[in-house]
Amino acid sequence: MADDKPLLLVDGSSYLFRAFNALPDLRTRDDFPTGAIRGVIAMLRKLQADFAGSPVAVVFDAGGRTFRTDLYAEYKANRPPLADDLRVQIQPIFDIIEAMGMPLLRVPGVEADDVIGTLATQATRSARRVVVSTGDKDIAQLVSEHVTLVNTMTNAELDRAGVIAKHGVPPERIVDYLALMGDTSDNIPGVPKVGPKTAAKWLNQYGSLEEVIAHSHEIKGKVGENLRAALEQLPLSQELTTIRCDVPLDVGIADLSSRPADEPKLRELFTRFEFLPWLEELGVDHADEARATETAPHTVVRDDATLAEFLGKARRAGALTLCIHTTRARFMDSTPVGVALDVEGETIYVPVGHDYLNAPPQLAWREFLAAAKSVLEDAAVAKTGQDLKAAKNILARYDVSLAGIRNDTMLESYVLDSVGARRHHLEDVASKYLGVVPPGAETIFGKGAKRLQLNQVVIEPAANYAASRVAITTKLHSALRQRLEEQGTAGVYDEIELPMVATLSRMELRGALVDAALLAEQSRELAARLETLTAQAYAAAGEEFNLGSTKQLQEVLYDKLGLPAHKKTQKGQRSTAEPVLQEFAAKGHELPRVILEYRAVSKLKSTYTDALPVEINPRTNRIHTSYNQAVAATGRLSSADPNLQNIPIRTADGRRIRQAFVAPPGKKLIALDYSQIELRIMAHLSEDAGLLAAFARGDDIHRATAAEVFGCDREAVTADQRRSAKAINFGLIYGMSAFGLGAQLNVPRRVAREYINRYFERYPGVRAYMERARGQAHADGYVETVFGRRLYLPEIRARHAARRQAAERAAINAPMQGTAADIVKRAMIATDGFLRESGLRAGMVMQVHDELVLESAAEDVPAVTDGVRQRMREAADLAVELVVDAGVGHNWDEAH
DNA sequence: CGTCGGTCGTAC
DNA sequence: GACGTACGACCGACGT
Repeated sequence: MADDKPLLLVDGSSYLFRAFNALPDLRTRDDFPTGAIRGVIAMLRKLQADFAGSPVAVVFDAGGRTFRTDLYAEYKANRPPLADDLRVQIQPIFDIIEAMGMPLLRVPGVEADDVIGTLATQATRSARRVVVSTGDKDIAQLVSEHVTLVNTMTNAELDRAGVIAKHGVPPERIVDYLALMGDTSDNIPGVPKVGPKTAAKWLNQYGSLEEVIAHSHEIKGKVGENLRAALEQLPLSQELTTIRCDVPLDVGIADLSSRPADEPKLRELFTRFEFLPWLEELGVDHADEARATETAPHTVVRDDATLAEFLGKARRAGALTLCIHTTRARFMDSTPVGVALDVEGETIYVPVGHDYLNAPPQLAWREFLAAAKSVLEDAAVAKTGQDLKAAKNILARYDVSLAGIRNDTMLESYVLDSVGARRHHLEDVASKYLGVVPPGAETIFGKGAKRLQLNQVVIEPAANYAASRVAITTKLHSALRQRLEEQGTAGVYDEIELPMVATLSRMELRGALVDAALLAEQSRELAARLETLTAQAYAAAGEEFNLGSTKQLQEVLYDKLGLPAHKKTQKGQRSTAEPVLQEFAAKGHELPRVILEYRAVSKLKSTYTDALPVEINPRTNRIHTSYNQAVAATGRLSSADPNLQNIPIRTADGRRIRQAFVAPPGKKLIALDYSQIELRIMAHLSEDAGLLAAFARGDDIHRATAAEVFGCDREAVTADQRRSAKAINFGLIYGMSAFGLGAQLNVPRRVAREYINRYFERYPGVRAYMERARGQAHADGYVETVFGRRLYLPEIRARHAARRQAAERAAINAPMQGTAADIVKRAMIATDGFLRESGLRAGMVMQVHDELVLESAAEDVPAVTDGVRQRMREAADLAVELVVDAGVGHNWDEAH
């Protein structure tokens, strides 16, 4: 055993509780809870990697009575009994740790801390370094020259100086410190009103608990009285919090080396608990591979005749499952490599583009299309597949119009549960609903920089891979369709998601025309401005640094210039975010002002004016974004490669980017957007009389809200009041708190609370709706849109308060955002149908959540505008009118 | 040299 | 901890 490696001692019990409370309530298909198992094992895997080669012990409480309960019957007596969901996860954790080969210790009569203390003391005697991994602050008392702590969840490491920095007292005073504070979770009495600050102050003032007790008469006020009243029980508290370092153990440090992992056992356990990524890491079992091959016998087709015969079967069956494999994900610059087809359980793979050295002859892609075009375009042959939009897109590029699009397993999974499955890739969905893991891409492509493209993979394994997946897709569809019908959400799939496939495909293929020269000119201007700003920033800072580095900026702002770091980021870093810099700038500081402008300009350049031209397809001069239909939890679309849903609009500089989205000669862009769609949906869902009336009158809704909240006439509302009302309205949609609104409006929380109270007084139906949404989420575990789309909120019953509250906010927001998404999708489907039937020379080019952008022949603009507006308005029949604003222009900015 | 988490910023 | 849903650029740590 290498003595230079530290001994790693893991406080399993502390991680068990933290994992259970803090992590999402994950479950297997058969509803077995696995969140705590995954949390603890993930932590151990990380430690195993971080401390490879170190001797290690994973220590858990053994349960039952301990010397502490003997000493003090009330010790931990206020703990609720272990939740069933946690209890059942404990043995599996032990099993997995065993299978990982890590030494596991549970010693009756003492707690995990005492075992760790004893082992740490033994190691220290032999001058070995010790790292204790724990989430529990009590163990800080063990820290010494040789012993450090590491919190694996936050990655924070504590040595002696760290303990002093964190708790304000050195390790040898931690026991005194804990005794003074007490511990409600362990039911250890402390001194009332004494928390970490006071305890540390006293200990630093008097030196130790004994001295604090001796000087207790000197301490004034209520806390002094409390201290004197608690004097008698302090020694007991001290004893309870002291970790024993002399527990008799039947193992020594020499016994603590890891054994090799028991891989078959691990595979079994990871399969049982559905830990797919870890399972994949173990590599695909040969038995599994054989099974996959067995269940998907297939033929590699290389000739027209065999292909024609197979396609005849598809035509007779009226059904075909297909998967087209291409070189790249982006349909506009990818080429087909092979096609997997499945008809009633018979599977073929048609290689068309394997081009490795000495690849055998294959059908050409054109030959495949010539043979398959009529079946692919036959609406009477129902098509099944995983992401059929991708198939339709690639086929459309070769003048084949995929028809009969019926069953898309990606979308079926998305409608069933948009969030429960993290992604809706075939691997995830098949494993979730069939318990089958199709061969993953990694198994044949490898991973990392050296991974292959499918065209570089030898045909036989590629065929096996593709055939297994297409066969699984067929089976998967049956399972998913049945579940959709059981769940009652088949309508959302049939009437919204499925027709969207063709509509979106046409929109993506059409693309948006972009003026590259205009963007290039803007890039040049922005570059010049950045140069000036950089010089100004260096001058203001008194040194040169990377303005794009938050880390370096932190050092300059807070260490060098000494600005007060009030706001911290999620990970405890001193924030340099926009509101923080804004505040510094308002106080007259030069550097923050320059950085703000630098950030704004560099954002425009790097994210838009530099990036967008690269995305322009040279053949079409257009940008062909990809709308992802199975990403957003609420039912919205998202746009990527590039994202066209976050093109700037707020600032004049930003709007110049919109000016580069243009109509070709003889055409115009029409932008139509729903006015206040989410607030209208809120009015519909809440049936609040005041809100409904305001919309019925056609009021400016923010002005109307301001009049109600500030108690004045609508005509008397000031610009500032309207701005506040707007923030309130948006905040409500997002489930905002008084804290959040206060921060947004820069008013005290108490004032924000007052605004919210008055809002709810004036619009009581809204409050009632929000209560209903929360109630439904708690009762059913999901909420619904007006059209029946479901959104599951597994964390609505989380014990972790912040997570639960986040789920409650989502419960309020999702029906509004989701209904808006449904309405826009319905409008798009209707618009697409209308334009195709009318013969008008127009088509949609972009969707930005509540806005549709169309390209139209100039002379058709009035008819298109009227027709599309009508489809948009009729997309839902709510208790309020839907209002659609429209604009026309040569470019997107003008059309607003 | 690639990957990934953290931070920030854009949209609705 | 505190405002919902996305995508993506950049930095810097880390692993190959």
